[in-house]
Amino acid sequence: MATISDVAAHAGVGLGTVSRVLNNSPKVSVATRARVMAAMEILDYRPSPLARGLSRGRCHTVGLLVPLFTHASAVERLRGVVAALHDSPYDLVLFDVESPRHRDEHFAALTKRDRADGLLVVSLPPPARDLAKIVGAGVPVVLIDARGDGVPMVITDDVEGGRIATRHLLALGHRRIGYIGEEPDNPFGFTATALREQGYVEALQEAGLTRDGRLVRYSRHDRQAAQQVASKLLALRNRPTAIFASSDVQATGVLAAASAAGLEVPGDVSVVGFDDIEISSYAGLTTVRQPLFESGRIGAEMLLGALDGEEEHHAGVRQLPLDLVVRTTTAAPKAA
Amino acid sequence: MATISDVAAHAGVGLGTVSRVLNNSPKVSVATRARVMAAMEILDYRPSPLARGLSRGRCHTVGLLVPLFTHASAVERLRGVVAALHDSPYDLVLFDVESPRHRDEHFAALTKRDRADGLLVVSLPPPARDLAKIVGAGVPVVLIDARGDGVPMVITDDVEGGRIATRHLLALGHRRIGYIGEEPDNPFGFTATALREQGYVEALQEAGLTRDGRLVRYSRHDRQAAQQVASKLLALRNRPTAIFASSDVQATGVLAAASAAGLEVPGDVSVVGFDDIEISSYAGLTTVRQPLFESGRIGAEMLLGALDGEEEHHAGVRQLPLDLVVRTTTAAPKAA
DNA sequence: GTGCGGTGTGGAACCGCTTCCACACCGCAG
DNA sequence: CTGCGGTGTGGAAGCGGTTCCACACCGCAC
Repeated sequence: MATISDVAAHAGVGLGTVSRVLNNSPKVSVATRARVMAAMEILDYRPSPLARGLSRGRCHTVGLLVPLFTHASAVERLRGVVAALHDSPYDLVLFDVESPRHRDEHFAALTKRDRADGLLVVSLPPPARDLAKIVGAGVPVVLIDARGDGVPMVITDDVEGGRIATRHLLALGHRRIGYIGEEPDNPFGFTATALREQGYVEALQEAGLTRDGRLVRYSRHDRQAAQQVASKLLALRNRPTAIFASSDVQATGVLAAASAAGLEVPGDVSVVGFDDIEISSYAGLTTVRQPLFESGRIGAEMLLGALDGEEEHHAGVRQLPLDLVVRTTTAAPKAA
Repeated sequence: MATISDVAAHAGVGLGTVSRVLNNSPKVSVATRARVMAAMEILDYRPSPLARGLSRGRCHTVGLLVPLFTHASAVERLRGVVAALHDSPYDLVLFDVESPRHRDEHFAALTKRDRADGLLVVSLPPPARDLAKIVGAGVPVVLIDARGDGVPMVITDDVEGGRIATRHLLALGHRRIGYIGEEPDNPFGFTATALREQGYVEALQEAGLTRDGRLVRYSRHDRQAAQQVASKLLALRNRPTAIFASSDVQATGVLAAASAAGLEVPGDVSVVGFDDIEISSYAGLTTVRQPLFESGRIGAEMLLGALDGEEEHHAGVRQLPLDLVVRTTTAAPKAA
């Protein structure tokens, strides 16, 4: 493989000049530049990103930290990130986080611009100390669907989302409304599910109702687990007439449970989800839509801005809207 | 940030020794090793991957080339890759390919071990010249769902898959079987869809039938496009009693078209897909299952093996099985 | 003719690591 | 006591770029 000095020799110039051509420095005469470019062409020269990175102290790479890459919502966000990075000179390195230990390792390793020039963190609240260290090291960070002190983030109002879903059911006339979410305590410190539950409770209270512990259940974030839990809910003597699931994946579990129990949706039970992943439109699921793809795209753009403008990069917070998408899984309860 | 010579100074040893400790060289006395490790600990030292990469000529990174990252099947393969790379020391860099020009740029840039030590290519038949160049440069390549000369690959028998789907419909008694695939000519040179069509035709011939051009339609690989095309097929005076779609995404479009036309599935029309993506089990779609996740995992493992064993790495071909998964979208045709 | 600022250019130093060669020091055989 | 192989160790050279300083050369004003 040709190196910069091969090119220099071939063009009959010094290496500094070749480097200047590479970096579009204005202080190279037209004639020289042409000679150098010709030499590059002939030798099929490509600069080494590694060497360039080492000497410049940046590696034209953006790191993406995603927990539980198996979630459909994470994938949709990833797509947005990929789209935004597409025309940028940055490569995307994927760090999958499966456990808190994993997360800590990655955060520790990313405190230098050596592995990534900037960091995108999805859904993962970074431990404050790690975050401070990374920011202190001058590595720009943008959080997507997570909160942290003093860093830009792309978020939604999960409490409001919970309210939106629940108010919709209330407006249809439901009074016994179940909730299925994820365990509020979790090793990563995810908060979305707890906040959505809070919104659910608040909306109930607005309507003069109180949270009924028997109607609130937790399950892992997958269809099977949600189905199991939902089955129990639907088997209650006085079963809810509607269920709000804190994610679409879980909502599909509720649909499966209803179907298994011989219940009609929305005739016997209404179901609302959260996210609006691809599967939801297919299933006709009423849901609270959050702009997943957009969140990734916008987060990546914010990071690029920070990487570019450098200094003028301050902690902006971008809140994305939530919308109720009414499809065919919600209706007024049957007259009892 | 601490460098190797900071550590050396702190431990009172030479840099060579620190490097030897880093690389687990046996020729370091126990006492010295302990002193060095202590110094690293105190200084919170982390070696620079960039510098290490530059000096060793490898960058502990695996590149993944994925076209049209929007496809569900590509994502599922990506998951397999991520899983396999998880315990390896390699980082994953994602290269999204949106156009042939893009593809060529990436291939050209990847001919050095400078950007990636090894390459995973998904569904993208590499131009022979580029491939030869990369292999010639000593960069191991594994193709997933694509074929190329002299490189290891993970593939399935798409022709057989087409036969499986079609035979299933024939066995149920269907005689007028439509096919919806993607345009056989495409800028990337994808072959899967054409091969599946070939299997479809072969199976028809086995049954003494011939391909009827009016029953064969092409659409883009998305639900809406497939739905449009399927609608036309279903509007034929003598419409097919079954449709084989060359991907599940398109099959869901067929289901939508049937529903829009007021036709029952499988009563009025049977539908078979291909892939078995997540949505398919949800939709109850009968389909030809290919192990997507596994293909990614196995491909990545093959690459790791090649990266590891280096020399003994020769072109193995791993063919993954296809299975018919019968769900609820296929049945015998109504007696006319 | 001399002095001066500006413009291109060459190349050394450096980024942080690996690798290899040189060498000090050891015990042991002759 | 000398010579010799083996074991740890130090540090220079090199990986392929960037950056900065020095400098040659130019035209121009004086």
